[in-house]
Amino acid sequence: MNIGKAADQAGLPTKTVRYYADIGLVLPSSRTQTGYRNYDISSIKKLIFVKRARSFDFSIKECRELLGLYEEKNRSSSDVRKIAIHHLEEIKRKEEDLMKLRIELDHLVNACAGDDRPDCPIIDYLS
Amino acid sequence: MNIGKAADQAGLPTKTVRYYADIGLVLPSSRTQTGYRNYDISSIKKLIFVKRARSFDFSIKECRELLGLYEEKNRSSSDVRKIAIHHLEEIKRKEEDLMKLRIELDHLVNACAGDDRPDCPIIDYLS
DNA sequence: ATAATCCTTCCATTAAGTGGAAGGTCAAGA
DNA sequence: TCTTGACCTTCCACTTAATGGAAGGATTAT
Repeated sequence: MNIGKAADQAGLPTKTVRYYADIGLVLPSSRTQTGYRNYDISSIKKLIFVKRARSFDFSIKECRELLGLYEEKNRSSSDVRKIAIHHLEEIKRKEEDLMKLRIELDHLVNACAGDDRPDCPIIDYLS
Repeated sequence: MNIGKAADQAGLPTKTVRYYADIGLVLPSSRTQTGYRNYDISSIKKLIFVKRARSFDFSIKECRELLGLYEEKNRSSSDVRKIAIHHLEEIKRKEEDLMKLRIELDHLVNACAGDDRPDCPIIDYLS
């Protein structure tokens, strides 16, 4: 299967599939004599796997690790769980940071009249 | 004041202050004959302003706009509020995305035994 | 005088792609 | 058979907001 078709199957932009090949994350199963990338079912499954993992905000590095475990049929689930937990902690941290930010910014926005006058608690707070 | 001292006053790395000068966000008030950047009190206040705005996750572009309003003494507070609200919406969106992600990933992690066996709901879900 | 600590500019790197240019390939229709 | 259009290829640049480092000039302290 050509890259465009494979990308469609995986639901990824062609550019991204080519990028994943470039960085060695998901290689095409072969190349034609003229250099076209070939994707077989197994490689398309890997593309889909990576797409899902990325949608969970796993980094490319983490995707690489997960993909390794995905392919390693005698993995231990604890190895997978370790990566997921680490990522989960990261997400929780970001979420808390955003919440604090949101609350503080919300206060400022509410305190600001938002009229024609120059007085502005938002600017004051940042000054 | 030299850049290092100014950076200390603002609580920013020297590199960052130089970067802000490069992109024209906060210019030094002058230069010495030998090319050293000079920062006066007004420019240091701008650095501090940008630092605070950045800590609210305002982008450099937004910082530029806010800084413009900060300097414009006959601004209307509604202009400031507009930027802040837009940013707030963005933060809320990110926060919600992270929450959904966190909940879903939490489920997966809880469903995973995390032992020596290869069976793994996390991998299964991503496959 | 010299060493240490500034400062300067310029280039590379980070994450994860995306956009575009220049050019090769392939399948279908006239 | 020729051509047209839709593929595909590689390579380079750009995005965000800095950060790291090299090479070399300026200033300050001993």
